[in-house]
Amino acid sequence: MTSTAPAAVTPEDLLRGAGLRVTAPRVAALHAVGDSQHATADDVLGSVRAELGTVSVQAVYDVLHALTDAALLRRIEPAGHPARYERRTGDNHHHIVCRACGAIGDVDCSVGHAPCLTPSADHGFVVETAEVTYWGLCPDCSA
Amino acid sequence: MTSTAPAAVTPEDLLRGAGLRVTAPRVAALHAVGDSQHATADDVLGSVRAELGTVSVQAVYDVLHALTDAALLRRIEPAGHPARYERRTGDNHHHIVCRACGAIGDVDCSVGHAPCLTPSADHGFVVETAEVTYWGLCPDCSA
DNA sequence: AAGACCAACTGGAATCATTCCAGTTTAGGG
DNA sequence: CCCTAAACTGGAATGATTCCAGTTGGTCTT
Repeated sequence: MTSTAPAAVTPEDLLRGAGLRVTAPRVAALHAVGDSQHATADDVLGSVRAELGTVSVQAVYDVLHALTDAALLRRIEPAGHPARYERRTGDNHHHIVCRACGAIGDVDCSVGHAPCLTPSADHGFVVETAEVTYWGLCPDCSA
Repeated sequence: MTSTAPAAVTPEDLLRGAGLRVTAPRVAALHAVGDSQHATADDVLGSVRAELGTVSVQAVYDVLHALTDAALLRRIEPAGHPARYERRTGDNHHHIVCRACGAIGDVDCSVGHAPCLTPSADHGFVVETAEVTYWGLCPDCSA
């Protein structure tokens, strides 16, 4: 045990790696989204304020946009619910949403690859991504 | 040619068949959604007013909800865009949305059945439906 | 054909998530 | 250490949709 134990990648490292300035609201937002999976902008606002004191609504939206653009966060927008953010990016996984309470769970692609990414008829559209959303009831709500 | 030529199913028939009252706004809304595929509530409001004169915003939303609940219409809610309505219901087809202009096209399920309907891990959720949305550029916007 | 009842419609105000704006602060390269 | 673009503040505005209380009008009953 000399100089092993590579420290976990910190929010600061992530920001710098993405060429973004390291600011308190951004670090706090990354913490917030990491802690509560699938947090809404409002959740993040709450967590960030709890950590830092006064932070404007706009700052949180700006931060979430910047981090989403930099691919440090992924935005999920289930129909009828406010947007949610998660730190699992890059792998194309999907989501299951509870019709009753809006709870969200991660779901790995059931087929694993191409099939659900290639529409049968594309009407001349250039297809970039495919997004799958499962709807149902979460364990709590189905009881 | 005696009594053949079964008249096309009219909006009035559809409404009665679903146990709904036949009213002018409802009939006009069914026409509107039939004419322009994937119409927004605002599009429908425009068409209905053009046909009937004064109709309240609320009436259109009420009508669209009633028709959606009765499965005479299907609601599509692409992230970042207002809801759209279509008359193709029952078959589980999907949609492709243009990132630039929001145009929507219909896409039949590429695999045809179960694969994309069965998540690999469901976290104890009771899965009811799977929804696939393709994102890309429409022919106009990719030019 | 007339009455009655409840679903449907009117119009206006409210909500919610998100964005726009103009001015101030601050991270971090020179 | 200073400067400038990038970030943040706070307040007003937006757009889609819903809530509310009161009125109208299909349709079922007689």
